[in-house]
Amino acid sequence: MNVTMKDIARRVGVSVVTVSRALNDKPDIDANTKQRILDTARQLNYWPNILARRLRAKTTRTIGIVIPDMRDPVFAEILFGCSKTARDRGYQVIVSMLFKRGYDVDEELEAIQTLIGKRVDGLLLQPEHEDRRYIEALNNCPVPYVLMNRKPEGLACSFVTHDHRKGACCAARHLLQRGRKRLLFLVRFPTTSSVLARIEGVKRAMAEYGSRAVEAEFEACGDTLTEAYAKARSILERESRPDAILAWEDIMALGVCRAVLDAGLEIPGDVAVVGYNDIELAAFNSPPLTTVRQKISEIGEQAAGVLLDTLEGSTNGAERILIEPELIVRRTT
Amino acid sequence: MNVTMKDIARRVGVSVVTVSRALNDKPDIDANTKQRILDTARQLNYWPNILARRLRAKTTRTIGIVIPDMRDPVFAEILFGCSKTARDRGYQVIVSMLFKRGYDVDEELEAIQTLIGKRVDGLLLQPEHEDRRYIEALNNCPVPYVLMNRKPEGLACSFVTHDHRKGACCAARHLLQRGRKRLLFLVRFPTTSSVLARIEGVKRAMAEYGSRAVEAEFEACGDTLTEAYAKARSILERESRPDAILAWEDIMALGVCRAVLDAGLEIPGDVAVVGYNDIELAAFNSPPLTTVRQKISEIGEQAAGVLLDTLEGSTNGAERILIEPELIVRRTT
DNA sequence: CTGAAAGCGCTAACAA
DNA sequence: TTGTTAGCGCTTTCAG
Repeated sequence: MNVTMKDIARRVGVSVVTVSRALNDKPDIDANTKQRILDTARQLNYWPNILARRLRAKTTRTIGIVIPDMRDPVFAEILFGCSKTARDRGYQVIVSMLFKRGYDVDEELEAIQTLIGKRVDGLLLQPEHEDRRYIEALNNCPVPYVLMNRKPEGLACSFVTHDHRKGACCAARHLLQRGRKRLLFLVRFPTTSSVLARIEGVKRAMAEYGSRAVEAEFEACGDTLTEAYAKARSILERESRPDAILAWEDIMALGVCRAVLDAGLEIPGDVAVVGYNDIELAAFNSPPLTTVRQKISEIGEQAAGVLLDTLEGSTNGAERILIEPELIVRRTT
Repeated sequence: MNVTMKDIARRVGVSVVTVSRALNDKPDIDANTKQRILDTARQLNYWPNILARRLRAKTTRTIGIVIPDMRDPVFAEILFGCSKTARDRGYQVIVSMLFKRGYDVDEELEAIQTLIGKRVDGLLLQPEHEDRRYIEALNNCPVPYVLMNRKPEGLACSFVTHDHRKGACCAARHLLQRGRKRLLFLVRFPTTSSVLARIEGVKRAMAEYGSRAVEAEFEACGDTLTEAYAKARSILERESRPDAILAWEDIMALGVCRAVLDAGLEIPGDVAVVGYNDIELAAFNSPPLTTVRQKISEIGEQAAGVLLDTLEGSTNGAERILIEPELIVRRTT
């Protein structure tokens, strides 16, 4: 059914090895036979079997990527960044997407296992889980790996992530400097190390101001516009409402803004709003959204860079890279 | 370096075949030996080599997917839909992303070639190109394939796409019914069969109204908020401006809305605006956006369904599925 | 219940 | 310049 080198060899009247040499542009082959082989290959519509080739080779020049749900723009951007870098440096990528978002450690472990089974040279992971089982599984992973967008506790591996702690700290400090007293932070669910890092960042800013004078609350919220809107509406109806709301994500912040306006309140007069990511829409919102910019594609690019450097032996220690946030002050604060 | 079945066999004192039987849950094996094998496998940290396994098998239960740029939400959604369906039906997927968006046929052909080399059982394609070389290459593709989101001229293959023609026609007809006379349609670039289909749809609606009374123009525009905004601003400054603007995409429509407002005009009083896709933000816009809803994930799901049905022999003719649009009338028209 | 032999498609090492 | 031999890790077939 599928045409192989053997078929070409038979047709041309040479051995399989000669065919291999012709197809792979090896030296030591007569220009004439080579041409004949190439011609019949095309004629027969031959496609080399990459599986077989890789089975022989010690290295596959392929890296595996595990990513939760690429419909999330942040993940899509990370994926793009690392895939492109890998490709530019001559590696193929195999992407494994997770479907049961946020709950199934087994799915995540299975994805890793499958990738290893495909004999990837290394792994780029954007974990949704950071519990014991996951860490443990990683500990006897037979190939190098780099974590993206997460900074796990107690795992001495390479990672590249945005500095969530610093970003959230800047945002909170900015609000406090402008006289806000009661902050409310809408964090995403499920909780990951990036969530914890941002919470820590806010707390740090609070500490600088003395925790008696100011206060901060944290509430989990789904990461859609609709959910953020609903949540914000209910928060604003409470007897003592916050005078500043930080959202996990710009899209959520847009929902919050709308909720504030719909409640008959003013931005930033009554309630200040801060987003995160600086998506294109942030600047177009009315009022334009104050937010923290993170260079997402850089996470992927650098992670791929670290992994490939490791594979090529130009680095060996665990690289731990934090990418700097940037506060973009617009008109919601 | 990498532990194989041979290592386990040696350790337990059985043959490789027995190990294979144990690992694959085959019958005809002593429960006791099986357990010992399983234990040592775990102990040795064994990972089956999928490459080798597939090399033997006639089928890989894997499908290949080629998609332009998954940062585009539409593509991400399609990808999600087809990956999930494939997975649910017991197939693995290999995704190949394109980077040089819109221009490089070679990149697209190479992606297909690599996938075939990996011996995927079938292909799901979302082409950016529909020129002769591409069609030709597809014509001697050795595995079944289904096109997603495109409806190519003169290629008798299966495809699943949204009915762009009908969607655009509904939108245009709706505008004409409400008395609009001068439509302007901002289409995406590069041009694909879906672009052509929508243009055709608008023209058809125009024809129904008699082309003397009304007119329609078409202009290409980048698919970002910023580009759409800039384009709309310049359009509105022309001496004879349109009284309705259709955008390729909701995000672009949001930019158009903002441009209209910033120009001191009213929506829909002076200019009506229609988007496409019905993203979450559409309903939250002010004024809420009239748009055409397309069930994007269904494209992926159905495409995967058709392909797998073909692979499993339950269908053989070329399936040609058009997914129905739905006009969502809100307050911009 | 278990093992020996063969082969998937390809390439590296050696020999002619 | 070309071919022979061997083997990557696994599974299928058939014999014990």
